[in-house]
Amino acid sequence: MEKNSTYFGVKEIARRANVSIATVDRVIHNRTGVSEKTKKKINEIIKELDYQPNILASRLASKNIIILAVLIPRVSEETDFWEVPLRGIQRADAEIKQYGIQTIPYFFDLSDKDSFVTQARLILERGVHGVMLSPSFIEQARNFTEECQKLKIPYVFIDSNIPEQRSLSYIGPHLLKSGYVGAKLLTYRMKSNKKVLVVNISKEIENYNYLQIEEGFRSYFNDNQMGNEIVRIDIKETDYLSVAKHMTSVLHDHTDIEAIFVTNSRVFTVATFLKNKNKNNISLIGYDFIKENIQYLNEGIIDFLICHKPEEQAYRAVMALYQTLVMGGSVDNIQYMPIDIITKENYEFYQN
Amino acid sequence: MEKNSTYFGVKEIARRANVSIATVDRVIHNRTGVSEKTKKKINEIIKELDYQPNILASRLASKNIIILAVLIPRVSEETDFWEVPLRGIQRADAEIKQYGIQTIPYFFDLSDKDSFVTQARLILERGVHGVMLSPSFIEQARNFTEECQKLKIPYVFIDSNIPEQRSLSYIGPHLLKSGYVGAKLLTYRMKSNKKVLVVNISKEIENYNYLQIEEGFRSYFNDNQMGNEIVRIDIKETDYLSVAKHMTSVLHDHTDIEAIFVTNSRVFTVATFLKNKNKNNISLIGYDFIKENIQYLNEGIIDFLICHKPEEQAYRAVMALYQTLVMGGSVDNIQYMPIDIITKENYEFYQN
DNA sequence: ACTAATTTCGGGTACGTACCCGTAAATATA
DNA sequence: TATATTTACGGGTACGTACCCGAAATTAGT
Repeated sequence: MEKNSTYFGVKEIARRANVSIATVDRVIHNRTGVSEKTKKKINEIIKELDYQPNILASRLASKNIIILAVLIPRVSEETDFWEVPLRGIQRADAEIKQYGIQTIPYFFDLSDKDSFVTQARLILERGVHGVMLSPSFIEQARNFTEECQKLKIPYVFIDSNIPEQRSLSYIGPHLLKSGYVGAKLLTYRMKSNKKVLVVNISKEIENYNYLQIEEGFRSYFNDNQMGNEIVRIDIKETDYLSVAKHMTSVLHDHTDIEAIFVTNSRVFTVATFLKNKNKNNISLIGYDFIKENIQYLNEGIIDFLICHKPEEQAYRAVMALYQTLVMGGSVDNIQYMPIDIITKENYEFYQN
Repeated sequence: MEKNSTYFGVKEIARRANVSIATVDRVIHNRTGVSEKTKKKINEIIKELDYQPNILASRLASKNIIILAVLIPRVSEETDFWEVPLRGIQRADAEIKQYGIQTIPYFFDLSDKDSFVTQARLILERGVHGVMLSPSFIEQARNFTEECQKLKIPYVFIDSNIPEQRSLSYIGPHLLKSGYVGAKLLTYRMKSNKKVLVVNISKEIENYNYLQIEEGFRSYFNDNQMGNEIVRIDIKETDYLSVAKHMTSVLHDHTDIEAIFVTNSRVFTVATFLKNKNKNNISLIGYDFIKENIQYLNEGIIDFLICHKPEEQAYRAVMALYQTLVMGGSVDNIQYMPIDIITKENYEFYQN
């Protein structure tokens, strides 16, 4: 069957306005070389006809390649977590490349602030149409996004937010609520009101994410007037030996800890420790659907994983830029990701 | 920046084969009117250049509107569950309509097999390029999909599968595993080895879905050698009074039931009953993220909801047909949906 | 050998937009 | 008033494909 015969495009607007399609094109794209009178007339007709541009024709005709920069941590031997958002970026790229959009990744080292600054500068020098970034270093990310603001380059945050920056969107978890959920999950496994241990394993100590998650975790205990004492340790060296040393020490000092909550994806190093020490009576909860964690989940060492769909975050972030730059569509300023609960029984169908 | 200068399209193939673009077009689309010799030569060049059609140009040029039929239950006063997949269909339609694809819904009455048969016949009479359907009536669905097979119309199942039919894809839950997860969740709430009640609420008794879910539920108890007795009731009238009557009777006969598992989205009627009778000591688990269930989850009457993203199922089903009919891409034959665990703490971010 | 029918193939247009180059009209300057 | 410059606008092509209509070549029948 034939196409919709009530579609009105540039030609019809030109016909009704008694101008050429080139003139209409200039108005649509806010180019110069049109008198105010003519512009007004064309805009009225655009509104009246509710003109919807044909994106196929538009992108086919356009010689302009749209560049999106992606600024995320490099996959390292510490954790392969960032492989997952990279897959989301690749999936989005496969979908939108046909529209003449190119996504270029810029990787920084999570333990090197300067690498973030360097990559950010490369992006600004290159000149891009949009940016998606994980603001792992808040101060440096703020500086960079202020620069983007000046250049009118839209940017999207994933993984964590900087609320006071005027991003196009934040696509990531509500970290407080995530910690809250972690606490609730712990209650399913606890049999008494013994101590609970919160573990932060990160070289970056005052990390915004972990602080938020822990705050949410603690507020659950407060809200529900639970008498458990919450012990907290920060482990600045992320290698196994260091984690084992700290864990041995804290479990020696607090023999009545019956549950452990790790605030990030490094829960697998604590799992390794508990397995090595045959501590089967301690419940363990942590974050992220990466293969080390899945293995311990399956073995029953980790009871729950909490996941925020990092692949989907990155995919949606790229698509949000596409939506605003190509489709001219609006985008929600905050898209909180679901707080997914993964167990031994349901993990095999989980999709990041 | 300029477009990729190494792209080879129909024109270059025509140039190299010493034929016109019309001849190349006939080969690409397997139309008649090309000699075998010429066809062979063109296909060799297509292979050599690894020709990737430009979908923008292709769909812009094509006058052919692709019709996708969607055959799902009508939203009824019994349950508004099917509003959710409808949103997924609408979301997919918004994305692909610009490619000249039209999705047309055909609704049937879940309590009337003949309405399914009628709508199926309308689809066949109309002539369509692809079908997405919920095979709620297995025999009738089988007859319909065999007809589609004969006419080489690809079809995709959502919500449940008919494995022996050669569908393009099944996009839905692994029902056995879903029941299994339900059983495990129940163990988080149970304090003893008392009785467990499984409730089926449906006019359609031998429903494939419920049977599979219950089988999975029971197999968890078997696998873990749990001594709980499992009581089962089928409630054929779905109105509240009927459910209340059955529940009153079964709880009277088995005063030591401490947990209830409802195999579909009608868990809210059991929740209403428990609330009305002030039975706070009984744990309750059921299915689907619909507003009645969310309300009881928030009140703590329902402990967990298990959800299979029905909106996403429908969205992916339509996109699978698009992928195969327009993009010529391959599609996984089975895409199991995640088995999502929803609690009072994480429900507010859940996305169907 | 001639005519009719069929097959193979090509020319050209359409799809809807982006945008380059050129022209006419308006404005500024000498 | 004449000339130079600037502004407003239009003609036409490109993007890459789908496909309609017509011509030439081939094949079949008398």
